[in-house]
Amino acid sequence: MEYNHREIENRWQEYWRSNRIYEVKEDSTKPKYYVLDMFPYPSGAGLHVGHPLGYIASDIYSRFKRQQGFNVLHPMGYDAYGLPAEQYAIQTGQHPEKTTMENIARYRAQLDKIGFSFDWSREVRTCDPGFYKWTQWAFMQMFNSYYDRTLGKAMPISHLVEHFEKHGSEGINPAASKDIEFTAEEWNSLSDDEKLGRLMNYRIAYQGETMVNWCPQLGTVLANDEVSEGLSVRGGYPVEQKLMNQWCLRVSAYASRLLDGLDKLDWSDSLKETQRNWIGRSEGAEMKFQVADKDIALEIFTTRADTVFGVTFMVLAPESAYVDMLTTAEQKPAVDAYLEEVKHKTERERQIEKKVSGVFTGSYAINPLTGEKIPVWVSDYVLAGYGTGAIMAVPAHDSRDYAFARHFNLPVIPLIEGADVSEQSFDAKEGIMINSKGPELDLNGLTVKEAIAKTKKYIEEAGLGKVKTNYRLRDAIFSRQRYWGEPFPVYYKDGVAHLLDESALPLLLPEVSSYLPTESGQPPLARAEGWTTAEGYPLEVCTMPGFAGSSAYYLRYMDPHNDKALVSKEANEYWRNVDLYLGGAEHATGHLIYSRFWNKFLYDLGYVVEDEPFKRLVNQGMIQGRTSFVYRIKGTNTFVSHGLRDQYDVTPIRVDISMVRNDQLDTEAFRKWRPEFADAEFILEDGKYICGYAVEKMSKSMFNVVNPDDIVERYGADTLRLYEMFLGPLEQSKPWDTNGIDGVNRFLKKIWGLFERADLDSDKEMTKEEKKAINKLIKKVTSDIQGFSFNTSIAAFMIAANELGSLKSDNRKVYDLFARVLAPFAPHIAEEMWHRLGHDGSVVDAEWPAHDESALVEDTVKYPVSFNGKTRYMIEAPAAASKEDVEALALSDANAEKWLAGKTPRKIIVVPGRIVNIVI
RNA sequence: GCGCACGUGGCGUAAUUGGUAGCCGCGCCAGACUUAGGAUCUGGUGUCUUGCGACGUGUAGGUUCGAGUCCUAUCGUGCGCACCA
Repeated sequence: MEYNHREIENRWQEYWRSNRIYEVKEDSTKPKYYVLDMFPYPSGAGLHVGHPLGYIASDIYSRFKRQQGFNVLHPMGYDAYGLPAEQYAIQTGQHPEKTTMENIARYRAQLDKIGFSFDWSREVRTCDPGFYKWTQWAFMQMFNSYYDRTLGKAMPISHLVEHFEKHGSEGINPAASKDIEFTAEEWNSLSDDEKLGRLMNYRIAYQGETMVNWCPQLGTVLANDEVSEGLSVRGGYPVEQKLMNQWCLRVSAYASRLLDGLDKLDWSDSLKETQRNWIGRSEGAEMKFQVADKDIALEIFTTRADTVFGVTFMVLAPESAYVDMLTTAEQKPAVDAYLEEVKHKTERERQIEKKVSGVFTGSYAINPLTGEKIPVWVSDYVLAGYGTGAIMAVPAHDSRDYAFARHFNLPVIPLIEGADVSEQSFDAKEGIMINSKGPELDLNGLTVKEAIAKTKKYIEEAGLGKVKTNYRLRDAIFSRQRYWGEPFPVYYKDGVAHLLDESALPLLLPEVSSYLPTESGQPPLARAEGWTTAEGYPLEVCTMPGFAGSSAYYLRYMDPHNDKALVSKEANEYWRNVDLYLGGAEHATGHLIYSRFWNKFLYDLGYVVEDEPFKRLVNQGMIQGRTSFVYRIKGTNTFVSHGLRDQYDVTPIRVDISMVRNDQLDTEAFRKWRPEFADAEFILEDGKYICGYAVEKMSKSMFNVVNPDDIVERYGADTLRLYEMFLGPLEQSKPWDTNGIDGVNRFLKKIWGLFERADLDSDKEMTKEEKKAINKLIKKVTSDIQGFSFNTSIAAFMIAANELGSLKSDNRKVYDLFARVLAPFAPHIAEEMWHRLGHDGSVVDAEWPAHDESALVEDTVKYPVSFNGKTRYMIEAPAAASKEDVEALALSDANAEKWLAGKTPRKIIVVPGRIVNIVI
């Protein structure tokens, strides 16, 4: 019978479902393995063929691990909160929950057709109250915690309060928004609300006036990773800087642990590098510059302590608190005008313009090493959010300072021997110091490296400053002025934020009359009726951002129905953390930082047992679209084939790829596609209309979306699975091209045909050739799966099928082994084979075979014989032959004389099993 | 500008990790069969050359008996970060 993918696949999918084959339980008798996919946001467009790529790879790996005897946790769920559903709600008035549920149903139907081994009994949805209860709970824990720098971990805020009551701020080192010093008496004399206000400075989830990325079009603030080049990642709208009171997470407190933790992880170098970049550790010094005639010291951060002798001015960020303190009466109008100008520029305008601008404050600072007076300026090239928001400018050795100095005619003092600073600054950290001698410190003649070390030491000893490490990583802004997200378990009493009682969780998302902000610009939740506590205190009207729900979902899968805890101790101790995490690299600086932070926080408080959530991470590449084009001759309704288009003046037009096969246009379908093409004429080449193509993002508007459902319908899920893997290395981005799918489909038909003709009742032994073919396959596939090289294992299957085909193998044992190793890749056909072979139970539990190395050993080995590295002829030697024997064989070959041409070899290299190279 | 990854047939790719470059598949060519298909099967297919053979992994060097693989320079592509002092 022919290979009927529809019948086989429907039948076994139903069997898996009704027998709950993929449900797993904690089982202490088996080693665990946790394979996780990044859960999808269920968009309205449904799945395209790129989405399942990672899921197929992880499914293969899970099935492989399960066959190897591991207890595999392989769950799936939905990241259900998100902007698109809300934008759709604004346009249509339809509740985002309704849209989301419909999309989820569609996703599920599409996923089911592909034959994944997900344990759907553990499904989570971030918008489900049973799930977001724990998101809210985690927020409460963060609110009630601070990060203790001395202990290097999060601690209950009560511990901090106790300390303040006894000793004030002395003797404790909490991560804080601002360093504040106070005594126990001062603390104890504060009112309750004042105390709460001060504690906000230390909480891990805190509320603060911070400069945020405000997106007017989206009506909400965005986190740094949601903004790229001054535009919102979603929608591409301009983003401006705005000072707002927002909830934040003190991610920055974890910067060093997030950085150091990377060393232990089995992630790709590029992804680790991206995270290192984002965290941005830099070691330098914080230094004080006394302001002349004022009782103020300017604090700055620098990594180039060696260049203090070259400081010719100081610069403050416009938002810096120093600006007000240092502006003199006569400079005030100019400074105010400048601040006003800067305020109206968006981040994007600042970046694009890159125009040098600034204003003098009227004050001078004193260089602590030279005693010289230097002017203090304000300019927007200095960032308020990094370091202290003030810098010492060394125009000779920093290109930004250089541009500023040239623009405003400030002096440039070179500090490095041979550095020519007449045209540009010399930024490299190398060379020998000059012009660097003061009354106390002499750096002349030292290398830059030595000078940095010596200066750091000196400023610490002289009390001018201290050695400090700064991070680029900022705290995450955690409020969104949006509807479709988790409500905060927070209410306000006299304007002060308080947590709800834990028993109030989950705090359900209320209904609103409209999803738009209120007339007064309040978020949509302000419209909700009765959005107060029982006592009538108003509840928080912001919601949490998208990353809130995705930060701990992997923990919830371990124990998804527990309503007493995020995850029980027992379940967490068994499953621990994710062994293999698969997803896109686009989450490198968002989700993958946030969830590491979130997990470390829960670890500090003892709620989870592992410090890092994802041990091994593999990024699957993006699948791009392959758009097909036809070429209309301008002013006509005639279309010219790709190869002939240069002879005409043409307009390329995108055509739906469903009408194109192997780049050949179905002209009839094209005529029917659009009324205006009904009477289209074609200029063909070789009787065909050939389309051009371009690689673009896969999207409806490009007419290049390929739906997995269509592939499954036509070729079957097993073919889709194999083909997605066959396309190329998993981690590589590549365009989807359905051309070529026939190859893998042919393989399945072929192996099916061979299997159907096999003698399944016989128990005869395999022949030597059969043994060799099947053991070669097992060996290759086993190592390929471990190395995530799925494309090469598909090739190995095809080779094996070709070999078994030419052997006309009908041996039952061969197909028994074949079905086992095919099972992770093409589970439906493997299941069918497995049952026809007479096995009970599912092929998911078929033991993974070990290969038999002895079957692969050859009697004789072929050696290429090279002369000076060029291969000239082949010899065949017994496998057991010694080097000398092989050498003798090579020289006694009939060809040897010709290539030696009478000369005596100078040297002969024999690599056993590989090559003979004769040097003459 | 900085960081990371990568350049191999007409195309997607492979190469036991320094040892016969081009496995497997698509496409293409030839043939077989046939109820003429978007089917199946067989053989061929890096370039040049009638052939012997020569050349060939972006380019130019280097190390080595031997380089797609290692080193140096250079060009090109993709991704990430980007006024982070």
